[in-house]
Amino acid sequence: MPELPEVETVMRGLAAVLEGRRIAHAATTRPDMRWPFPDRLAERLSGATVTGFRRRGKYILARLDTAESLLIHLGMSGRLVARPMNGPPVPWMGPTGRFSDARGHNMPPEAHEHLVMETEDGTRIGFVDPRRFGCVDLMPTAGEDRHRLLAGLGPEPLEEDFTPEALSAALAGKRAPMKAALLDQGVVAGLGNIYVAEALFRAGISPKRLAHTVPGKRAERLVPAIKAVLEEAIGAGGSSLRDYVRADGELGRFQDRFAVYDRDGQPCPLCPGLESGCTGVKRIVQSGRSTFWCPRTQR
DNA sequence: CTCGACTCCTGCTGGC
DNA sequence: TGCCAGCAGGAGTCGA
Repeated sequence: MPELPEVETVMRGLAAVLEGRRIAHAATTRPDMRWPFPDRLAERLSGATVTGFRRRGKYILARLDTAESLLIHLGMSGRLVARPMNGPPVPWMGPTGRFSDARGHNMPPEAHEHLVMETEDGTRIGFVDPRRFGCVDLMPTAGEDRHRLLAGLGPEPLEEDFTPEALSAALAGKRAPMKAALLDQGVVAGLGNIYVAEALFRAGISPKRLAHTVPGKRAERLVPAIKAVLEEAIGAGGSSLRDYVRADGELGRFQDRFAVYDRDGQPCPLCPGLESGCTGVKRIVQSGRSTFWCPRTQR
């Protein structure tokens, strides 16, 4: 599910309830998600104070005062759910919300809630992930970027060093279609199926175009398109389709502004309309995943 | 090396 | 109404 804008939004919500707070109690409800949890995960989190947050691609990093960092990836269906442990129910808790007792214990997890953290000041944070494609790890803060899951990531698309020249260099010689190239987290970190489609549309580049033909002029259109769509989506709180909700329970709104994603058969915003002979947005399958694009404006 | 197919897992939707 | 195939925002691994 979540791509860079959703992960950024989740991280900000998490920071609001966790930064500067001490984790009084943590617990797991199973031994693994995508991979086994790190040894003694709950014990290593319990008692730690969260000192800061960072996002790298689609990964959230929470720094702890124990010199370790907590790594979180939401996979396809992961959610982080924050709610007060005591006090009156609030609307965004959802129908499955349960309160803990004053000590934060004896609180049944909701379905697929694999990791629970409770802060000293009374917030319960649950990592819920039905499909379990997400993961959690702990690592020394000093070596964050050398972690096996982070070491191969490409540039951050919203940083200054993500330039047309940098993207051109990463695409040079690649025979893969652009759709696949931009999904490759080693080319640029954080794009997924939605924002690849939206960025290629904005740049007027076909998802079928081979990557090695993009360096140069097309890369000069594509880089600003990627930055713009990601910034707009972050500003809208991300896209809420199925599982994704912000940590505060609000829905993202960017799904209302998709130009092509999940709009098969509808006229694209640049075309005059289906009745004028325009083909409209097409859905094709590339490497097993849906691609949405406008064959008239994307070349 | 690079690329595409396959795989992990659960839940929802749409067509019959 | 009920059932089931197909599809879903990710990405590591494997074989060609």
